[in-house]
Amino acid sequence: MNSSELLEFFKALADASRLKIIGLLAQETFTVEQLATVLKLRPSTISHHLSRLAKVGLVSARAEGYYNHYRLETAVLEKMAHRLLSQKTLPAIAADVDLGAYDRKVLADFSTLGGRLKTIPARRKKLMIILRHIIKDFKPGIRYPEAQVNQILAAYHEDTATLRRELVGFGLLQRERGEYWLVEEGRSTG
Amino acid sequence: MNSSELLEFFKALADASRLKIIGLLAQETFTVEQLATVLKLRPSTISHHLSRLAKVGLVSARAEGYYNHYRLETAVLEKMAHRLLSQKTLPAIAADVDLGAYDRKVLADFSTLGGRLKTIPARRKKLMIILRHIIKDFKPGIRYPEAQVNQILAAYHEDTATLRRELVGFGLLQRERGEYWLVEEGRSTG
DNA sequence: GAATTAAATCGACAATTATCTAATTATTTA
DNA sequence: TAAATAATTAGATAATTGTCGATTTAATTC
Repeated sequence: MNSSELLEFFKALADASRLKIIGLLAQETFTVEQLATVLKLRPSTISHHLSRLAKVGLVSARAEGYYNHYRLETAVLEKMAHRLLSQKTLPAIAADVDLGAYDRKVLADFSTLGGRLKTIPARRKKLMIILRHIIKDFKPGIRYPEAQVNQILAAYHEDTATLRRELVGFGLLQRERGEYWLVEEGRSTG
Repeated sequence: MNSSELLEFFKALADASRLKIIGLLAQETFTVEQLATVLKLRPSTISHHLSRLAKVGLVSARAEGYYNHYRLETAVLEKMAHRLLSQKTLPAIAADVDLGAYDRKVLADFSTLGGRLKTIPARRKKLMIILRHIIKDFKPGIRYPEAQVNQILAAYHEDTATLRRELVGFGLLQRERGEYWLVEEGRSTG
């Protein structure tokens, strides 16, 4: 299931005339001329709508002389409804979306060209993004004395005390007896 | 379920940007700003899309400070998918459509102002409509001699023999020993 | 209290598309 | 074979709407 197929499917149903056509074809087959008369539209307009519906497989035609009897493909409609109910379909729509773009934007907004912080974000959500970036400078399994922590943080902002405190507060860094170390991923210290 | 509600629902989903929003919200909540960054659109555009989605109940917002955290209302989506699977939903869409319009048009096309037939339709589908109109002149339970049948049919067309034969052929009139009578509705003579 | 920020609203513009008329194709009737 | 009919296609127009920039509102930070 391509996400653009899904879009075309919804676009096919997102028109009052086409919805009425679907409703009529749900009851019996119709020719273009019949639909045109009943819906008070020109045959060419009906043809246009039917071709859009046919493109996504919702209707099909059976030729009989120069008549085209159109019928609703209920199986296609049902399959689509089931797809909507599936837990996998929706997230897949946004699979190609670059989720990291927001983090990069926040990082860029608060950073100078040299990679230092212009200010420390006030909003916790953005602060978290910044801190998760800074924490990459710390290696797992190593115990850092406070002086060394400050040295690392000074590369980002002069207010190393605030950065240090927030890193601990957000649960990214752990502290004991004046030493700091990286909290292992997936674990929380409570 | 109003049919215009159904239309609005499909229209809400019939846009690439809104589908992506739905896909993202299926994974976690997002703020307007986040969505704008990730989808590379202006916040005002995102606001517009979210309000359309909210109008049909597909998303809802939880205010937190001046942030609005939007979330997907999966229950609404599921309910709609189930509606689509229901046998009653689709025919109901076309409930207000005047199905008799086609019959009236065919009748009008082949009739003079005086109610006589200009020609006898060659197409069986249209002939059937004409015959079903003419048959109303026959009362149930009465046996008509051929002369009287011809007299009734002569009001429509001079070629009474053809009309008579087609009425029998289409199973509307029954014949035996030179007498004709109305075939009871719902019964077939094979 | 002043400045900042997220979100919503408004007005304008551009792109899409539903609908029509006219022309074309394919099939049937006379 | 010629005339008629159902359907499709092509071209044109009008309406809808997705997107943007600018403004406004509401909440937060300094």
